Amino acid sequence: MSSPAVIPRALGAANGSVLATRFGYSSLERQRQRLPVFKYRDAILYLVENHATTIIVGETGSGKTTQIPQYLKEAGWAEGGRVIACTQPRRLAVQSVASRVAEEMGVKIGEEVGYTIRFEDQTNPGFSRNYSVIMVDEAHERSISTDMLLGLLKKIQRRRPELRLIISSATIEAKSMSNFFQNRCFVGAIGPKWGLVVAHRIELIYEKDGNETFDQLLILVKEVLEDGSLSIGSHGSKPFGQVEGVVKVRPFGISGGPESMTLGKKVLEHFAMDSVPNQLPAIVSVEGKGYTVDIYYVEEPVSDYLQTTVDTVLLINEKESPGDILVFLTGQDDIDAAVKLLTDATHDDKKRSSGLLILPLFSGLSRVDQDLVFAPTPRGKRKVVISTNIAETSLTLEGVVYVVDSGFSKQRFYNPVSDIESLVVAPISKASARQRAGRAGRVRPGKCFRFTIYLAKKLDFLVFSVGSAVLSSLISFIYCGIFSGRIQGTRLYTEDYFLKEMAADGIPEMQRSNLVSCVIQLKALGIDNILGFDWLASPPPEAMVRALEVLYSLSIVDDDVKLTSPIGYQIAEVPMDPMVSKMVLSACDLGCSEEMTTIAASLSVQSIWVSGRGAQKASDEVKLRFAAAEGDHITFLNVYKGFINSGKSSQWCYKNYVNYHAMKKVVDVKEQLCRLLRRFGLALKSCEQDTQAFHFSVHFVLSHVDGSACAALGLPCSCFILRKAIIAGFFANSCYMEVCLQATSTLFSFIIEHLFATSYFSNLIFSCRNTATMDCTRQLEVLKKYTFILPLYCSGSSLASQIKVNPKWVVYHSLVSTDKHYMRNVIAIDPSWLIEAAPHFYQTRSPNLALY
DNA sequence: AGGGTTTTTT
Repeated sequence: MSSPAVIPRALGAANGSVLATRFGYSSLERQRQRLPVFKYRDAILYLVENHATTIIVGETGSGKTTQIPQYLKEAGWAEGGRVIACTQPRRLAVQSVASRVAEEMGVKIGEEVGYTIRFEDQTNPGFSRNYSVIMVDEAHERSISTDMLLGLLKKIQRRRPELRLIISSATIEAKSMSNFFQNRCFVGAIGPKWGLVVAHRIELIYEKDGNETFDQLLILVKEVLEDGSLSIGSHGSKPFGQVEGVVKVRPFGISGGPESMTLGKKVLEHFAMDSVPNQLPAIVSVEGKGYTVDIYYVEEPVSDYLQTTVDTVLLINEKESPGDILVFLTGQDDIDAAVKLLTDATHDDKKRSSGLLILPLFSGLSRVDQDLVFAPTPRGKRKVVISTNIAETSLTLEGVVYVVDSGFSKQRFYNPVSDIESLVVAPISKASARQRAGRAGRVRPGKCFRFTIYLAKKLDFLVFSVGSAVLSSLISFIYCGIFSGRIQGTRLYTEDYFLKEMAADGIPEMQRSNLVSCVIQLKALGIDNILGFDWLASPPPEAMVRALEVLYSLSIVDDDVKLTSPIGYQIAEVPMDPMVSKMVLSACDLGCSEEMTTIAASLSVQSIWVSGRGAQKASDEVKLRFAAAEGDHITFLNVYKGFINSGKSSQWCYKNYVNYHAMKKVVDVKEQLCRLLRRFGLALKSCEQDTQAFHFSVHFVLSHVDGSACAALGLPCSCFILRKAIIAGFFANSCYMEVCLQATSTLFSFIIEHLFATSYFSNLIFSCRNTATMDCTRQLEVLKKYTFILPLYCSGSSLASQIKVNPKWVVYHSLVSTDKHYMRNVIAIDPSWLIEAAPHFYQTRSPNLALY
């Protein structure tokens, strides 16, 4: 069972002529030859020919991404209907790499060179994915998808020895990457003394009596070759020792007796596998095209990093030759503050700040403002771009000569015990610092000014010795408690920190995230032993167990942890969070899929609103026109309807503080979802006519007034069916809104969280608003079977908190955890719906104060 | 009565 479908964004190149005859060919060809990677052409081809895996260590600008696929093609790897693939972590890169390669080859996109990204398959219609070489680019970024892909490819490689892998990675990781792909595959027959047989490519050790005959062993090997579901692991992965008592794996190198060696060799000969490539990965290093960047550190710790940033920018402007400045800070707050400080400085100190063009950059910025950043710097001006880590990899600015690096970024951490993801300001790794500095050397030699924060010793330990699951979950606690919000009053410092204390690499995303989607994807690929999957870096076992628990509670997996049919299999195919998918499928049952696909699509974009900063009041007022008393999900329906009625007008969006690009994506995602549902044979139905759905209110498009009026009656107004369908996916995110616990301190909330978390209470959430004090348990009628008290706050962006609806019970879509836990996208519910939707999760109980 | 989201992606 090979799984080409999981390989994202394939850049395929098929048969055909390589050379273009049109004018301009020779200059293109000369350009290609000037790229640093050209010198390594023959070496790379030789290594790929002879090694199963080749690791290319290359800095940016070496040309490896566009050139290597072409070299392979020229060497015949695309012949006989075979395909060379290159994967990229970002859509934009896929398109630009593909079009560059097509241009250089003189062909049209979609013919010999194609690409696939979501909503866009630019490959030949007859194209079959028979890969000869797969190049995984930017593997050092260690995104969840890359890590999964690498694990899967390793598995596939065992059964397809002719498949070649190329992994492009940054220096630091090359070694561990090489170890990972060192397929010490072996045939082994295990006797009472654990004697092993032979080397090479088939990894199989049977613990029988060790007296198998050649014929018996042949049968065993055949089974392994044919039965992909057999669990096989690498040495050191303990869980494998317990797999059904069939397959056991022991480290290679425990020597087998001479007879077993002979036996193994005979097996290999039988399968004629001697021409298989060397399993030891090859490593090539390719230099980049970047210019040198001198690094400067602060000598003494300083007290305010924003002020220091501003001072540094002014100093560069005063003393250094022309060239743009790129500043790395952590988030919009910091960036806004720094922009303001700098702007103030331009008024106060005209001399030092003359010619400065100060621009913020972060992903939430409107398209117009982002374009400003990419516009060429006017003559006599110096651009200062103050950015999040979006400028680290995702966007490239030309003309930057100076980089100012705060040494921090916001990073996601996940606590599998409380099931909460937090966004936390944390120190970056050396790899990131190097990447940031490199941004200064694209046009000419540059300079990088580094600031790094001083951490208390105790934290250093936790931060830098991550790896164990316990520590990584602890980190999210500690970070959240201490480094919340703006960093201020902290000390910045020195080279010593960079050299001695900064972590070499970041923590892979896999170890900092909720794994529900990842686990269901693996399940869908037939990988049942999730805990034993061969990861490049294993996620915390708690996170995997938690993911399985969530899938189980949603009836996506059954008692045997197998995907349920049809719902589990269907959900695995929906490209969304399983809780969202469950909600959509339930909507099909309940007859409101038309509306629910809109809601699901709206939830899948970052925000359908444009950030109203600067015009908060005005934008709030406008947004209220869409507000539904039932909650944010229903509000989305109103916005969507408005957008469609306007003819998908960007003007309409502008006037209503709605994000035009987000809405276009909503339309695309909705379309994709509907196609998928139709393929499942599920009907698209609207609940608009459903009388029960609109028991109290005639129409679901509620104006502000209607909503308030209903709320005044204490009635969540309508959309019962929709809300019940939402609950089918999100019942676990219920919350009782209570006025209690005066301004619960962050510290206090973490103590509570920690207390409950450590005693393995299931996640559960009860909430408060931070006003008057009151016994928060008194009114509880429904308790989750395991109760976990956690103060939650309604996000200010939630319209439910703006119109004066105060529902008792709500279900939220997600938590944003910064200094506090904020619920994003909330709907009002009736608690009895929870018991109805998830009797396995909730039970009715009389208030029991003794519990606390 | 009150306030936020680093970044990707199927």
